[in-house]
Formats: sequence, C-alpha cells, structure tokens
Amino acid sequence: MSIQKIAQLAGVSVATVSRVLNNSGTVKPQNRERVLRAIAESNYQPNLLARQLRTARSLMILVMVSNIANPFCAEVVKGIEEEAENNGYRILLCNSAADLARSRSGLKLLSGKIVDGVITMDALARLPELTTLIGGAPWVQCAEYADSGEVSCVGINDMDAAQHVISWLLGLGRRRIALINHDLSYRYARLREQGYKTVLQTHGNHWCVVEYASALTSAAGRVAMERLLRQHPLPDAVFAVSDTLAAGAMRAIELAGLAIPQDIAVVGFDGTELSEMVSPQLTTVEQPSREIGRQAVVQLLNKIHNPDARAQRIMLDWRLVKRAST
Amino acid sequence: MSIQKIAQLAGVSVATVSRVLNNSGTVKPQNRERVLRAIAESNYQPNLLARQLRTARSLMILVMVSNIANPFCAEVVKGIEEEAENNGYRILLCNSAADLARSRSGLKLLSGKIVDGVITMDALARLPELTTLIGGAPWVQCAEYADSGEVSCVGINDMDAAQHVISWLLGLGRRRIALINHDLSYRYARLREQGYKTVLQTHGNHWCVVEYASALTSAAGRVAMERLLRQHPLPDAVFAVSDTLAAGAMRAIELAGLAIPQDIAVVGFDGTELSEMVSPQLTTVEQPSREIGRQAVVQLLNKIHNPDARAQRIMLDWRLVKRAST
DNA sequence: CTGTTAGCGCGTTCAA
DNA sequence: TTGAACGCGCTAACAG
Repeated sequence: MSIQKIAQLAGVSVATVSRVLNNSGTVKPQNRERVLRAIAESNYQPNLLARQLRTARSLMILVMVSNIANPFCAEVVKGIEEEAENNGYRILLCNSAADLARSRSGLKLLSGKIVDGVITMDALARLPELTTLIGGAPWVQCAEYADSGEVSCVGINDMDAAQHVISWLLGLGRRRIALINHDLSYRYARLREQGYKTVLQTHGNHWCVVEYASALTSAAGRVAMERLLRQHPLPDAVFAVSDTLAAGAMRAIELAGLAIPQDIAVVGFDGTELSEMVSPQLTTVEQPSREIGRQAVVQLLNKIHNPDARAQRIMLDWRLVKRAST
Repeated sequence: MSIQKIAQLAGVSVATVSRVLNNSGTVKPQNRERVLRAIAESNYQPNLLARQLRTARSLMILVMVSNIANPFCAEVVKGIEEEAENNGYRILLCNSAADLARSRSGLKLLSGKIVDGVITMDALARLPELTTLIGGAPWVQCAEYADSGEVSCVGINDMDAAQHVISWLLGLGRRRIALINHDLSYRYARLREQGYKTVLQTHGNHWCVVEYASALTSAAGRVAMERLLRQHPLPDAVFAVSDTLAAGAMRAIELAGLAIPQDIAVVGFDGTELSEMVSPQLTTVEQPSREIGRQAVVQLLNKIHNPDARAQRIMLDWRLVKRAST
C-alpha cells in the first residue's frame, strides 16, 4: 500500500496525500477528508525508508550500550528517552556487548543513514575502525570520556570522586583499601583507578590492591571479591566501581563469615536503586544518571541541528551517599 | 558520498560498483580492484535506506520490551541476539515502558518497513490499535502468550508452574501463602494467579491474598511486601512472579525483623542470577530464558521466509530450583 | 488550492 | 563483462 494507491483511491494527486500526511501546504477540507478516509479504509502506513531517504533525516538516534542489564545504564537510557521524546526523537537501543563486530554492525545504522546521530556509553574511542565508521556524524559520549577533543561528552569528574572516597575511608581509619575495577579500556575506569592510587601514594599508604571484574555484574563482583579474600592480611575496605560489583562483593564477604562494615567496609559507585536494596545498605557515589542522559541528548541535537558547533565537555555533580556499609 | 561518486572515481558505471558491493554478477578483476580502491579512499558507506527501499528487506528485527532493566528480560534478549546473529540478522531494541505512545512509536519501525519483523515481550494483545498497526507483518510473542491463535508465541506453561509451587509450599506445611503479582494485562500474570488460586481452592484453603506490584522491580516488590506485612495473621509464605519482586520482598521481611524461611518462606520466578545473589538464596522457578529468545527468532525467521506458515505455540520446560529461602 | 515531476541512492533488468 | 535506464515510495519545487 503506497501513497500512489491512496491518491488513486481518494481521487487526488500524490502531492495532496503527502500534504495531508505532513500537515504541510494547504488542502481543501473536502479533499483532506477524502484522503483521510482512504487512509483509514486501506490501513495505509507510510514507508519510512522512502521518507527518510527523501528528507535525509530520520528523527531517530542510536544509543550504543555495552550492557543493558546494568541498572545505572538503564537509568541513563531513561534520561535519554525522556529528552529525546520531548524533542520528537525516537531511540534505537543497540547492545554491543563490548564486542567489536556487534559495535560495527550497530554503527552501520549511523553510516547507513538510518539514524541521525549516536550516543555511546561504550569504550570505543580506542578502536580507530569504529571512529572512522562514525566519521563526522553527530556523536556524543555519555558517562564516559572522549579521548580526543573532537567529540562531546557528558559525565562526572571520576578522578575527583574516587579521590574523595579513598580520602574519606582513610579518615575513617581504614588502612587496607582494595579496588574492584573493570575493563581498563573504559577511560572512566582508568581515571577512578588513578584517583585511588594518587590518594594512597599521597598518604604514603603502600597497601594497594586492584582486582578486575570480568563484567559489570554482581556475579563478577563476587568472584573478584573472593580473590581479594585470599589476600593476607585481608583488606579492611573495598571500593567497587559500580553498585552491581559492590553487591556481589558484599555477598562474598558475607559468605566468608565476615561482617560489613566491622571487618570490611564497602563503597559502591553509581547510586542505583540496588544500593538501597542490599543489606546493609550501600555507601555509594551517586551519579545524576537521568540528567547525564538528558544532557547527552541536548548536546547531540545541538550537533545535529548545528553541525559546526564545537564539542562540549559537560561535567555534572556527584555526591557521596553514606550508608550502613561503611 | 554515493554510489554514483564511487563509479565516477573508479571510472566505471554504478552497476559495476553495485556488483562489487554485493558480490553479484561478474566483474573484471581489474575493475573490481579500482572500485575497491575508490571505496577505501573515499570512506564510502552504503546508504541502507536506499538499499532497503530497493530490496524490500532490512535483515533487522525489532524487539519490544517493557522493562529492559529486568534481568530475565535481559537474558531473553541475549538469546534473541545470539540466534539472530547466527542468521545474519541485527536486533533493534525498543523500550516501550509499557506505554501506549511509546509502543506505537516503536511499531512504526515495523509498519514503516525499517525492520522485517518484531518480537514482543509486551502485553499488547489487548490493544487493538497496536495489533492492527502490526497488521500481517511477521510477529512473535515471547515469554508471553498470544491471545489469538494467529500469532506465534514462545514460553513456558505458567499455570502448571504456579500450581506446582503452591502445591509444594502446602506440602511443606505453609498455610497462608500470599501472591505478589504484576499487571494483569500480561497474560502470564493472569495464568500464574489462576494457578495459585486453583490449587488453594482444591485444598479448601481459604487464606488467599494477592498484592500487585507497580513494576517488575525490587523496589516495587518491597512496597508490595510491606503491604502484606500489615495483614493479620501474617502470611507464612510468599510467591512472587519474578525474582526482582522476590528480592524486594525479602528485603521488606528482613527490615520487619522476621526470618526467612522460618517466619516467611519466599519463592521467586525466572531463575535469574539475582536469585543466587540474595541472602538467603532464593527458591525460584527457572525458565530457559536464553532458549526462549532463540526459539522466538527461529519462529520469526520462519514466518519472514515463509509468510504462509501457520502460527506455532512453543512451550518449553521449566523447573523449580529449591534453595534456602524455603 | 492542486497536480506534475524531479530526484533521494540503490539493485536489477535488458541490450550491447 | 559492462552500462543505461527504470522504479522502490516519498517530499518539495514549480507551474498552473
């Protein structure tokens, strides 16, 4: 069912049908009525491929995520959806699973003109193939830093936050603070680790142990913590770079028969709902996740509508939420 | 950068470039070489809109989900991704948030020919507008039943599973078994509730209390459980229709100073990783989530390649995993 | 207010 | 083995 058939059915030209569909130009009420009736009768749905090919815009933005099950990630996506919807845009979610082939496949939606721009929460700045695939298309990095200054990004100051957490734990009297980190190809992971190490060095504290979780999941956090529990002496505090990791770590500590926070204090990151669901409730660095998502859309739409706009680095506020786990 | 420019750059016709791109027809090696060089030099990327408009297929399938953060859902999606990828298809994820406008917007990707088919995990069979929007396009319901026999679906026998759980709890001596359910517009929710009530009636057990959570989240499960804890006498067992709800319920029970399972036994549903992360570990009905996703893709591709194929109802096996929460 | 027509970029005949 | 020409369905410019 095409616009041609509708025109034929309504006894008008395709241009008139198009005008009715888009509320553009002027159409005699009687003709508009006939067109609308023909559309209703035939259950006609416009072909978006043709429309987008013709207008060269899709009102769709691609969101590339490495793990959609992560609650922090889900929150950011909600912020993205809200702001996009407010501006007449639709979201396409693509789960890259941190896989090169998947990422490449997803980005073809961008280079293939299916979407108008992309927001990535992935660590792909290190993959030159992907950045050339994106080319000069509108792109915003979200909850992750851009390596080059060419691309806008929205996030928090991860180094500051990590430094604050470690300083505070030291102030509480903790002396063996371990870090549970994640894939260092993420720049935020490198920055948080750097913050962690900087503070320890400044205080002449030589107990410095980092474990890397294989994914941002509770299970991976638990495994990482189990490795830490084989240390002698044991850590007396753990800083995990996500709430999911922290939740898994807490489980491992509990199973080992140790008490939180008496034996080991735990601090998470993100400030997701999960931090309030675990027992004891988790001290965590709260990120303004919804706002991060919204700002990413604002930046992206700005770039879409004004291609010459300079790249922006938006840094939002974070805060340490102190709860029973410390 | 279009195929025209490449043709010009390589000194051949657009047809030849197209043949190189699609490995179709025959091209003189020398010309192929020149085309490939032109493509590489100009960083050309084919316009998928034009290609899909012309070929009338996209090799993409739409997946509509109501809450991407639900771990069960995430597992099913992984299964979908695996099977789709094995067949050369790409996934587009659309978070409907159980919202009509969002769902409508998402399904336009289908009626607008952007994708070749749709897998829904949503309860949209009740919304006639949406089903007409889908029209006769390839469609599979996943982890949810179809109301009409026209559309294929993949899932488990929810009524059987619920009946089994309740019978088993009764066998353990529990007499006041409450149900934490979810939005009854989901057919699986209606079936599980039916299973719950059927068994209670059969045993002449009149203590029958159902609470409805506002979403499939821990927070909503906690709120629902808090309402149940205002009952007199208290329930001595709770069956929640998802692990996320059960986790929230456990938190509420713990905060009320009650013991699991001594005071109140808890059973979840789905068999997600979460059920192993909570303390005590959760007894739950394990669904073959990955396989559900894979089967959904198998059914959908069958429908895409063979439009006259009859709708199938695929029922997979479940099993009750008994752990410390009961 | 309306209709005709020229592309958007591509794959695919059909002749050569 | 190649190229010219058509049409997928749509919007927009232009002429009436």
